[in-house]
Amino acid sequence: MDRRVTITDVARAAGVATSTVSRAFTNPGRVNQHTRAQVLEVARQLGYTPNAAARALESGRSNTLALLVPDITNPYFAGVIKGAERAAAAADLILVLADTQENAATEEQLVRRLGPSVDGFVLSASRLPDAQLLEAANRHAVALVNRATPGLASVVADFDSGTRQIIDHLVSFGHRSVVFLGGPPESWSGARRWAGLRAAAEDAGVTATRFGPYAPVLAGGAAAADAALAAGATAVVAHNDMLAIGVMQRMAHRGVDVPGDVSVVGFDDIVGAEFCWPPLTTLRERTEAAGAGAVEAVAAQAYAGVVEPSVRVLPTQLMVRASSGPRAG
Amino acid sequence: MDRRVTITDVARAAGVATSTVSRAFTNPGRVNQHTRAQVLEVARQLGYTPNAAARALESGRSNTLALLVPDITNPYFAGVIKGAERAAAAADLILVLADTQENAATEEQLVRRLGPSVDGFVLSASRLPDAQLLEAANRHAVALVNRATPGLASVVADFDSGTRQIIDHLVSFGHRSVVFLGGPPESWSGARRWAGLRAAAEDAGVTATRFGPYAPVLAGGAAAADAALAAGATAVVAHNDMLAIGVMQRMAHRGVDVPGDVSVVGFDDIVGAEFCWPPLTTLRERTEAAGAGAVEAVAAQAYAGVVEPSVRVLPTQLMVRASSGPRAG
DNA sequence: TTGAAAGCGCTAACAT
DNA sequence: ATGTTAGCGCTTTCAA
Repeated sequence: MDRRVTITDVARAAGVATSTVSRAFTNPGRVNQHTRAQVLEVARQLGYTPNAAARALESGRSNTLALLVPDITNPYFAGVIKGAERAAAAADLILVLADTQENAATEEQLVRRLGPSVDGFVLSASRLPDAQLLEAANRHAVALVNRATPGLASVVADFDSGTRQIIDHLVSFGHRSVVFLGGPPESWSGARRWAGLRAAAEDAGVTATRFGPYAPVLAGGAAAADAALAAGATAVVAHNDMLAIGVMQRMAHRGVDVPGDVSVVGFDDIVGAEFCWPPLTTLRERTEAAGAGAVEAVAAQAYAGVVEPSVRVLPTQLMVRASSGPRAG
Repeated sequence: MDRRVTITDVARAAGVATSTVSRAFTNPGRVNQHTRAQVLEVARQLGYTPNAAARALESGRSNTLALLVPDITNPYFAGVIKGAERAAAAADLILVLADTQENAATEEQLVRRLGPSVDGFVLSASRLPDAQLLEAANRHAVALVNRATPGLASVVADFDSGTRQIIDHLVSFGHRSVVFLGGPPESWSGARRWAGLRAAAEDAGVTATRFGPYAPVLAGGAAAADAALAAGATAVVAHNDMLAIGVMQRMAHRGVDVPGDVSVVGFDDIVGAEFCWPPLTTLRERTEAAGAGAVEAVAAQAYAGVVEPSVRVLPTQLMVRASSGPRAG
C-alpha cells in the first residue's frame, strides 16, 4: 500500500551519509545541530519513519511487551489491561495481548511463540507452576500480576489487609463464622485469599470454613450457594465477584434474603458489583495500577538492566455496599 | 537473557547451507524430504526459532495486526477483543492492542505510530471521520467493526433487524411511543440505532423521540432518566447497556418502578445486563464474531491480496428480560 | 536438490 | 562532526 522511504533516501536527499541520518534520529548529541535540523526536515518532507524491524534486527529489541491474561472477557482483567496499555504507551512500547484461556498449557505455548518477538512478559494470574515461571524468567524479562514467585518481580494486592478488612466488617455486624467459597485450586490469589481470611478470622476469634472449589463464574454460584445454605452459613465470602453475584442470584431464586439471612462478600469490585442486586460488598483492588506497575517492572528489566526483582504490594479497599449486614437471628 | 540460536548455527550443525535450512522451514516442497527432516530435527535439538525481525525486514511483513478500541474497560469491547485475539492466534498472527480513549486524535496518532510495525488495523467503533479512515486504508489494510465507510471492509451488527425487534417487542406490550436516550453524537452505531428505531417505529405506527446526547456510562443515566420521566415516557431505549442500567438506578432512586411505570431497553448485552436489577432487556450483538471477522478481513487484505472490501452484517438478538413489560396505565 | 552470495534497513565500530 | 563499512538473521535469486 505504501512504498517505504528508507534511511538511504533521506541521506541522499540531504546530501549526507546514512549514518548521519541515523545519528540525527538516535544520537542527537553526536551530530551538528544544523545538520541535524536539516536532516530531520528532509526526513519529514519525505515522510520517513525508521523501520522497526531493521532496528529490532540490529539491536535484538522489539520495544514490544506481551501481556498474558487468563480470560480477556473477565471484567477483572480489563483494568489490568488498561493500566498495562497506558504504561506501555507512555514508555513508547508496543503491547501485545494474548488470552491463555485459563490454561497452563496454552500459556506456556504463548510464551514460547511470542518469546522471540517481544522483550518481556507481563503474566497476570499465571497458572504456570513456579518452576516453569522461573524457566520463563530465565529466558525473558518477566513480571507477575497477582502471583508471587520467589525471585520474580511481581505486583500483588494486599490480601492480608484486605481479608482483615472483610473479617472486621463482618465481625462488626455480629457474625461469628464465615464460609469461604473457593475458586480454582491452582489460583495463587485464591490461596492467598483463603490464607488471609483464615488468619484474620483466627485473630478475631471467629471460625472460617472453606468450601469448594467452584468455577469462578456466575454459573458457579448455584452449587456454592446451595452448599453454604445447607451448612447454615450466615456470612459467605466468595472467591471473586462473579461467583458472589452468582451466589446472590441463586439465593434470590431460593427465597433467601441477602443480607437479611446471609451476608455476601466478594473480591475484585468488577464493573457490575455496583449495580447487581443487592449491590455487592467487595474488596477493591487497584487493577490498573497493577497492570501499569508490572509493565514498568518488565521494562526496567528489559531496557534498564534492573535485575533485582521488585515486589510491589498494592493497597486494597473494602467497598461496603448492601449485600452485607447484621447477622441473622 | 538468552543467547539466540540462528539459522547459521543450525546450518553448521546439520552440515548444510543456510538457504537449505530456510527452505526446510518455509518451502517444504523445494527440499529433499530426508534433508528436511534432518534439518528440522537439528533445529529442534538446538532450540532454534526463526527471528521474526529478520523475516520482517526481508519480507516487509511483521505478521502482526493492531486492534484499536475506544475503551478497553467497556465490557462491550471485551467480546470484540476476545474474538480478534482468537482469530489472530488461529492465523498465527500477533495481535497488538491499543486504547484510543474515545478520542479521534489519539486514534489517529496510534495509527501513525503503530502503522510501520503492523500489517493492518482493526478499528472498532472508530471515531475518525470518513476521510481519515480512507486515508488510513490507503496506507494499511483496514477493517472496521461497528462502523461502515464506503469502500472499506467492515463488520457491523444488523441494527435494522435489531431495532425492529425492539419496537415489535414494545408494541406487543402495548406501548405507543418510545424515547431514545442517545449517546455520543460522533458514534456511528448510535446514529444507526436511532435511524433504525425511528424507521421501525414509523412502520409500526408509534412515535419515537430522541433525547440526549448523554454520556454512555452509568453516570449518564441520571440526566437521561430525569429527562425521560419529565416527558412522561413509558418506554425508553438507551444508547447502550451502561446508560440503560444507569437509567434504571436513577429510576429506582426516584421510586419509579421498572417495568411497571417505565420499560427500559438497552443495546449490547454486556456482562452485567443479566444480573443488574431488574435484569435488562437488551439487544445482543455477536461481538466475538465481529472481532474475529474483522481480523479475517484484514488478514485477507494484508496477506491474500484481497482488495474487494467485504461488508459483513451480523445478526442481532433481543434478549427479553425483566426490565420491559406492559405499558403502564 | 543444494550452495553461494546479495541484499532487506538500520546501527555501530572504525576512519577521517 | 561526518563518512565508510561491516554486519544483525533471514530469504531469495542465480548457479551448479
